Amino acid sequence: MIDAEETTTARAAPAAPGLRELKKKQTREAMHRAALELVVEHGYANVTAEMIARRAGVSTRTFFNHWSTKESAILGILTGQSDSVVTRLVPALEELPHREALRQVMRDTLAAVPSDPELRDLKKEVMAREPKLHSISTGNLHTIQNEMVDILTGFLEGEDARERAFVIVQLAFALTRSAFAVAMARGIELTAAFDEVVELYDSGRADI
Amino acid sequence: MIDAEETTTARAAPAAPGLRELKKKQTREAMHRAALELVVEHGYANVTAEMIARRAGVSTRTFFNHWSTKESAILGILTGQSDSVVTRLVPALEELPHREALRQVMRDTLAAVPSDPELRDLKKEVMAREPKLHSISTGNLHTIQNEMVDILTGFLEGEDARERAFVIVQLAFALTRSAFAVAMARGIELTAAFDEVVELYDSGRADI
DNA sequence: TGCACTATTTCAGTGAGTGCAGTTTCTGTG
DNA sequence: CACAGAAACTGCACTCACTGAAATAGTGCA
Repeated sequence: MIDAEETTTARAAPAAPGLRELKKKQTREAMHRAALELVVEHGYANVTAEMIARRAGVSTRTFFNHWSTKESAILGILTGQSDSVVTRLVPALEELPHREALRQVMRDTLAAVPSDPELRDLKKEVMAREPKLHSISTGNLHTIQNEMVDILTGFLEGEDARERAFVIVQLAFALTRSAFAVAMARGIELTAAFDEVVELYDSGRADI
Repeated sequence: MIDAEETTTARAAPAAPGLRELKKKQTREAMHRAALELVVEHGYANVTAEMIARRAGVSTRTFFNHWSTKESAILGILTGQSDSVVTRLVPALEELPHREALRQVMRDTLAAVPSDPELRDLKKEVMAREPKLHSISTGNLHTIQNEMVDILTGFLEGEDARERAFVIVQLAFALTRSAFAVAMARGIELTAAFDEVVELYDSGRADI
């Protein structure tokens, strides 16, 4: 909610990022990088939010204005970024089978997560050092998941629509989480990782 | 680790539960019930661990000796209970295809979670009141998930064994999480909910 | 230059979860 | 029944993630 995409008075093409935007972006990158570095240096458990903030040159409060969680700063998942998932889901469901709609929305969302090539090696190190980060915690995704279930339920038929929706969303997030882990571990793009995971899933080689 | 199953000097048939065991069980039930009641009364966010402990008549410290998380007390997931998942996985994988092995182990684990019929209505109320609890957070499951991935990787072949294992485990947990939510929302047994979810999954009606 | 808007900061606070040291409560044994 | 050893329970002090409110600084624009 905090970090909703600015409209910069125009709807598309944000031609002039503006000094403000630029600074914000820099600050974020600084925090993200600091988080990664510190985890490599000291290990996840020994890194505090304050340490990250300090290294990035901001106050602790500012840190939490950008990232809703210590973990999210490491993963680079911005607060509010996920709003778009929900917004995009309705139109997608209107013109595609739910299977494709969900996949597309999740993929697009991953595409929107900025991924600095410079940080890839750092991320690999993080993943090598911290198995705890392999599976991203559900954390603040609760809200989105529930909203997605609500929306999807409306598009499904039958008595058990809600349950089906719930399971589907859970599975979708399982794939997304996997994509995150794979992307970080291998240093590849999130979307590429997502495609790979989906391919594994579809081929039945990751069957359950 | 704390709450590993006691052997009571004999291997099978725990004939004499003993006073100690009994009290422990009672205390746990009291905490679990208190947690549920308080959430219904005040909402998840407004319930503190201290409140639960106080109502159950134990110290806060004792509360955290039994439950690793406030959330786990509400859900009734005991600390250390999950060790058995890992223990059971190896033998299961040795005699079954991994698909069946994983399903069986997850199901058995759910079967081991005590579910008091008295609490079912309470749980329904909790689920109705708290959408946040619909999807159980990954929380302290990190460790188990990673161990499961390690084990499963050993049983798979090919270059991408680890990735496949990772996706499979993620999916397995997605189903398990769903089962939890369904069980609480509908007031049915965890295993029944699990079977139902798996049925949805297998039938392709919860496809993704 | 001055005004509106927003990011940042400072401050004070809540509450989860942990380690430790000490005490109580049970259980098996002689 | 007494007693030693093991669990479980407790109190305490502490760390740290995260939040709300109010003050402040920095930008973009007229």
